[in-house]
Amino acid sequence: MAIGKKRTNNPDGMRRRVLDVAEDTFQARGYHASSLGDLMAAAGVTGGALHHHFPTKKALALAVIEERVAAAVRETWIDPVLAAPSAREGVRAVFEAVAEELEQQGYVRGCPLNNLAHELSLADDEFRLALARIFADWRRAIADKIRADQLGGGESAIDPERYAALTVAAYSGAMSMAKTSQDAGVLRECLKGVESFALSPPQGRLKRRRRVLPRPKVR
Amino acid sequence: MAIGKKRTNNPDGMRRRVLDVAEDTFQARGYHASSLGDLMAAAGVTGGALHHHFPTKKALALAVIEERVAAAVRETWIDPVLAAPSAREGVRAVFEAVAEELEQQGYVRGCPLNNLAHELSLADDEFRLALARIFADWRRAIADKIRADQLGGGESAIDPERYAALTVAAYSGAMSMAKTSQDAGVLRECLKGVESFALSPPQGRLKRRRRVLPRPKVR
DNA sequence: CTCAAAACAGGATGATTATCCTGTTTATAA
DNA sequence: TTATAAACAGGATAATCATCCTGTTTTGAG
Repeated sequence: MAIGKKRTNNPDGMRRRVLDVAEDTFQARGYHASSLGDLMAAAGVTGGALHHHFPTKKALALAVIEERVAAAVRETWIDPVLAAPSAREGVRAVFEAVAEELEQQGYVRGCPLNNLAHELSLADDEFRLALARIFADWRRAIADKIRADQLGGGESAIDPERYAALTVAAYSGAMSMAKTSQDAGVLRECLKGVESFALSPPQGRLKRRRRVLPRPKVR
Repeated sequence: MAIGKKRTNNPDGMRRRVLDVAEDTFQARGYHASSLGDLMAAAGVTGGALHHHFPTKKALALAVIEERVAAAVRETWIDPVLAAPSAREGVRAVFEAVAEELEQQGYVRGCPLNNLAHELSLADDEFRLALARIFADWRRAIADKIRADQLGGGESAIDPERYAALTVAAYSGAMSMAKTSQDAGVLRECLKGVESFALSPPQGRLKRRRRVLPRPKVR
């Protein structure tokens, strides 16, 4: 350390700075491709400080998952959907907001939850369970919102769990493709698909009705 | 080498054995977590032989992507869907076949394409483009099949590209959740969602109808 | 048969990396 | 003030890893 320099302990701030950098780097390069040396340099943190707050790389990643990834899903998905007038409108708003944000920033880094889920789910059961919990909370929030809409009379009798599962899956898969093609357009495409599901009448009626409809002429 | 032992050159077989092991290990542990030493031991191949066929680890992964992952998507998705009586029936058959296979083997390793796409898309543009091509072929096959169904009069006027995008996204996302929860049930749930999309009326009519609906009362 | 290239063997190497360890400084409770 | 633990510094270390290199064996063309 430079002579004459004073030091001020700031454990919370230092922990936060490390998590900031780790969240960002794990998202951009993945867990295994991010070295602690890189993180230390980017965060301006020494090895001693890093090791003090996070004794192992796994502990750091676990903190990123439980504190940052979970919060990201909450902030971009759960809270907006719960605050929306309806589940359908909330889902549409999130899809469109994310698509627009990605198009403005010009590149797609993917969904932080899915990125880490793919890399770490099979590597370690603690990772897997922490990630699975976030998926479950995400789906439960959407299903709960659908149920609330149905109680209010504003939603058809679709299966809430099914709608939630399809929505999360469609978003996750669309982000996967968007990341691979570096094009957020597929998000909008998949949103339209999910919306048509949300608006379709319940399964039993649908099947019966379809029999009666005349075959559409195409081309 | 042991004295008196003869050696038989078998370049194709050795290349295939390396690719077999690499495909399997990359799928189970990912690219960065798989060391060439592990691969060499598992394949029973020396460093010299490995380096002769694949000068770098990246070259090996590229071969896995272009030869094995592309073939896996073709065999489990493209060919069955194209061979099915209709796109919808083909999609349903694939979802159910995969779900059943996963339930029988008792664990979920995820979709090889999505696994590598998440880990490698941002790492290297060559990786990314090779993976994007596979996604594109996958979607195109489904869209083409829908168009064929429509020409035959057996499919409603849904947008083929939209149906393909939603199907691939729903499958990819469902596999992501199945892998994280180690439970293939979500695949069946998402299949039902996609099926109801396939049966819903075309988008234009839908949108117009929506305007007329009264706003749902929430809380 | 000859010989050049392909196929393979196996160790060397340098770079990277996560973890640990020994100190030093700062804060806090008594 | 003093003692004790927390907070931080910074280098050591041992293991790992991808690549490279030198040498040997096999193969096939001419």
